[in-house]
Amino acid sequence: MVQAERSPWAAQTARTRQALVDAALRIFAERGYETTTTEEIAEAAGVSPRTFFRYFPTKESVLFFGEYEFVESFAGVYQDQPVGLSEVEAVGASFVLLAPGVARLRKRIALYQKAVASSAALRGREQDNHDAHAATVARAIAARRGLAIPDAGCELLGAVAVLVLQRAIDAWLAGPPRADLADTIASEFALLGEVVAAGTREPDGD
Amino acid sequence: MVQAERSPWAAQTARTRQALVDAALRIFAERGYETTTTEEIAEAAGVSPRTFFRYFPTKESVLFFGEYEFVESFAGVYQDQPVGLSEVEAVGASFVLLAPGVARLRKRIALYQKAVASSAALRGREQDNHDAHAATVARAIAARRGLAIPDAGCELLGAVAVLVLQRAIDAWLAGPPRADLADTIASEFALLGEVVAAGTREPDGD
DNA sequence: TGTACATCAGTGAACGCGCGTTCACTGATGTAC
DNA sequence: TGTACATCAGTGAACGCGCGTTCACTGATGTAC
Repeated sequence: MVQAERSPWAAQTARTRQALVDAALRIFAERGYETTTTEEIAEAAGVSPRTFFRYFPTKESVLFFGEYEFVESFAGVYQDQPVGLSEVEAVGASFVLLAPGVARLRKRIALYQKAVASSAALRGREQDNHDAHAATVARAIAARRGLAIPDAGCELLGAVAVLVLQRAIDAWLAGPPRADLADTIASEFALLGEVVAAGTREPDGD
Repeated sequence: MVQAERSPWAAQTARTRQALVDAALRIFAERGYETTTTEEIAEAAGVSPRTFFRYFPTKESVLFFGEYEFVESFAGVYQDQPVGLSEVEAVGASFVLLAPGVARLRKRIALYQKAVASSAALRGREQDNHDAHAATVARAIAARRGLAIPDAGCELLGAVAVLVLQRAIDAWLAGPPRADLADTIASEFALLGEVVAAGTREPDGD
């Protein structure tokens, strides 16, 4: 897991691991996760079937390797939002600021989502990730409020925000390649305000 | 699938099928889905291992058998909501009205949720159910608006509403056995209004 | 500069396990007459 | 009332498949001296 370029063999292991990850992501997205065997991945990566399990303990683990610092950096961005913004506005604005970092990985994320979509087991794992992200957002909201631990409102908003973000990413991936993720996120959050707030204030039918 | 009491053997097959479903639900909830074999279920139901696959094509299918007419009846209830209510209020009110039907199944739903929670594959399937429910809600909202097909706003609200409902059910299951599901749903929807509408101002610019 | 040794990536073969299938059967319960 | 036959639930045995493990090995690359 570590051996960061320290060992003379580090370069070779990194190359092999990357070859396995790349092959897996590509083939999973192409032909589906369940219908792809670890043997096919190994072959595509140019190693023996046995070697796959030398690098990854399970078939799944090859897919959840690396990336995704998005929500990890969320807390810092969120704390810097202007006090004038409501919580939901501040969350949306934070996501918008973090969008470029995600947008750079468009191709890879597209493959990842396609792979995940092909398997119920992976969709379950992905849901776990979303739950973890929701918890991160909830903690940040609680901190900005001055709470030690998130209350029910923080958690609900965290869950809703991550849902909206995921819908925005899906829409962005489904759209033209040069579409702007930040715009998509902003409009999805605006839509949330419309459909949920429409009752608490009087709709002026715009 | 049907053979509703028509054949002389119907009673026996219904009994065996029910025994398998009951045993599976109980053991999955107790010991976890992945760590329970179809052979153990068959044994607990008093039949041979082979017989399990006579009734269910896969291990999963024994769990997703029957129940869940909740969101199916949603459309009718939703159309009857007073016009004065906003869409999100009307959805919440509809869920509240449907709550008693769910509350009657508390024990069974508790087992089901516990079983689902024990496996990523099942969580993925359950997510599919939620997506289907969200689509149902979205269609009902579109119909009330006079739209032929749901637009983005209907779909977002459908997804958010089902998320809120699921959170309410989880909270209800985690609480005391005699807690009122309708109350839990109502307060969760009220909370949604608070956290999303808080600080919502009229659009001054873009 | 060469020789002995150490370390590590990669491999082969065999196996355990549980889901799900296939084939052929048993025996109980029904129906025809 | 009894006999022949039909239907169907349940079963046993064997197998295919793919994930993941275990054991023992090869060969390349590095280090000690």
